[in-house]
Amino acid sequence: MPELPEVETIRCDLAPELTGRRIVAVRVHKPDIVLSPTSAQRLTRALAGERIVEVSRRAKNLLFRLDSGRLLLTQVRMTGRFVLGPPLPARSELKHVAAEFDLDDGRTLYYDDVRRLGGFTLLSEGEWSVWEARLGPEPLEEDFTARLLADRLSRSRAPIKSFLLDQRRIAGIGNIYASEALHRARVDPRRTAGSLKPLEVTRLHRAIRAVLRDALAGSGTTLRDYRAVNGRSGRFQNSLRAYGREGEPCRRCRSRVRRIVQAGRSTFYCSGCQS
DNA sequence: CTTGTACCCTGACCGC
DNA sequence: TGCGGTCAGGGTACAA
Repeated sequence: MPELPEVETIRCDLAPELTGRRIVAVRVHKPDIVLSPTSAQRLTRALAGERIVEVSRRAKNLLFRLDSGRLLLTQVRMTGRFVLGPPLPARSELKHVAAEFDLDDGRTLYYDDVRRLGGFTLLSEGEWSVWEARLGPEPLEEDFTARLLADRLSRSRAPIKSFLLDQRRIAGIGNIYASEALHRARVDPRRTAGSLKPLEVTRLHRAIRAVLRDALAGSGTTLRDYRAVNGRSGRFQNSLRAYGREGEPCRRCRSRVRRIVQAGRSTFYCSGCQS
């Protein structure tokens, strides 16, 4: 999905529009976006009449807190997007509507998802606690310190790139910002997490926070599918220094940016200054 | 326990 | 124009 900055951008767009609104009716067009144990029928029935009291985010999860105390959890993963209408959204934004939520102000929230890898589930407070317990710290929160990162790194023999993608260790980083953070920190993505020296850990800690903050300030990165609410693109794609730049010169040292595959996913890094 | 792989799904793109 | 292969920002179940 969209990673932390993109999901946070979606949250910022939706929160002022949805907070306090009551869901009048729900239509699920693609039942496979409703994650078990919730079913499309159960979701439809349970949400009708609920008021949204808060729109929040944890890692890459978008959370709608309902006045019954339950939470509607959403993951947009690779291609999910939200559109709020009327006016009736352009057809290009609604090619694969998986669900619609009618609101008490006459508007409708559309969830569109080409690949349908994203989805919804309904959780009780307790179920959410169990879910959240599996997630690592939020990298932009104050409690994510260099010391905390150092401690977690020291326990892992995984490549640092894979470590950054593991949501149980740090929550919210995905494939783009993992490469970007390592480039900023000048750390080779093939290094073992536990092998980073104190100075490198400090650089990586700063780099993670800086790249996520900058991306958030740019409303995220739009490479192909990601859109904020109502079709807005992000702007951070113009600031990428490693991701997607295979064969191009590094902006820092002019060496070629390389692409390798780690755990089945592309990693981009500079063969010159990341070592 | 940890780490890596296959899979879910569709569409865009490339080379033939 | 069509066809097959590859790839895509994620997460999970399962294997080693």
